[in-house]
Amino acid sequence: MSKTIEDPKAPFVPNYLLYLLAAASEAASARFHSHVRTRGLRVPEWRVMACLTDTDGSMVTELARYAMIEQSRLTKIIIQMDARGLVSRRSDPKDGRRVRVFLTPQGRTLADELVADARAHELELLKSFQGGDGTEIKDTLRALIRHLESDQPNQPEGTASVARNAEIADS
Amino acid sequence: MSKTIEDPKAPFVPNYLLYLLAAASEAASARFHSHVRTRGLRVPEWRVMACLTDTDGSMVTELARYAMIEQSRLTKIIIQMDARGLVSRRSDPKDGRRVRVFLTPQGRTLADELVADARAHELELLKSFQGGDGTEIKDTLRALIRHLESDQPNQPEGTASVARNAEIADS
DNA sequence: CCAAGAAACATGAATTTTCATATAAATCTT
DNA sequence: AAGATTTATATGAAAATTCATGTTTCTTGG
Repeated sequence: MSKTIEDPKAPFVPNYLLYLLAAASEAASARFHSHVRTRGLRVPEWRVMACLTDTDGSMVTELARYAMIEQSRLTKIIIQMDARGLVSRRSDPKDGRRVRVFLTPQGRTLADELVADARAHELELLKSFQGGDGTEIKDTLRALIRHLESDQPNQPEGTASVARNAEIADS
Repeated sequence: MSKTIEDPKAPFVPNYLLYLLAAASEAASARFHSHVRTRGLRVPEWRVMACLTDTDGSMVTELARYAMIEQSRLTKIIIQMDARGLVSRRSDPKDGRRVRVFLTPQGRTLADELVADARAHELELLKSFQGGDGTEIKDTLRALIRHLESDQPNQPEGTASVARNAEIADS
């Protein structure tokens, strides 16, 4: 017992799940992101490239979800990458609203290289971390993501559910 | 056996550890971050407040590490928060280079509220996720962070140093 | 078919972030 | 104790991001 009692002396941040997740993500990515930058890409650009190796030719909105980048931001990033010759944008003949994004040959070469690097980095990391292939931590993370994306009454703005919810104070 | 062979058809991104970590962090934080914004704070400001509830009076550099915010960016955020009356900055009498950051009474009130909300949200999430108190996933994440911050070679710049919960060094 | 609405992207202004470097205050070195 | 170095923070300009909204192209009910 006494397990449910909060220790008033215990620091909040270092034991807070959302912090641990963010910190783990940051820490795990730092090295590889640095590598990505030496290859001349910013992180969001790398994300776009990686996603396109899976789903070349997807439309902007799909890509935005897949790469976790807000749509208008992605549009700007893609325009730059297009100008650099990494991707090409073609409007969908079936639906003129849609813009489909493809890796150029040059883009694919770089993307394939970086994905290979990413795989290698991941293997090393997992081996040195717990000696395995990461099945356990990956399963846990996937379960968490699935849980959050399904049942959590996720709502964009101002809806209650976070503890007692006072009126929307503005400061 | 055959476990080490890569399936050429399998998509890369959805099984990539760094993606799973980022996606889990995003998904887990979305709801609470939205709550934070309804209270008039941006996410980095909330991080600063939360950290200060643990280590009120820490210097900018320490706070930057603790909150995972790059120093010059944090300086600007803190200046804004100072102007809004959420924190106050005082130069350290023992070392004139240092600027120590404190919650104002108003800042503390808000910070305490939000930390309470964060705890409640975390409890709910963990309960609905796996019915426990999150010991397992938290331990895994802490282990990963510790692993990455210790032995991994090639440490990039600007990013967090999290696991170690430094006292306010006075060197 | 037409008007209304929805979906997919693009855009612009305001704000933030980044990156390199400036400034200032301690600490060393000899 | 002067000069050199390091540490801590601030700053400025360029670049990126956000947010709200505009434009264009489908979709759909009547």
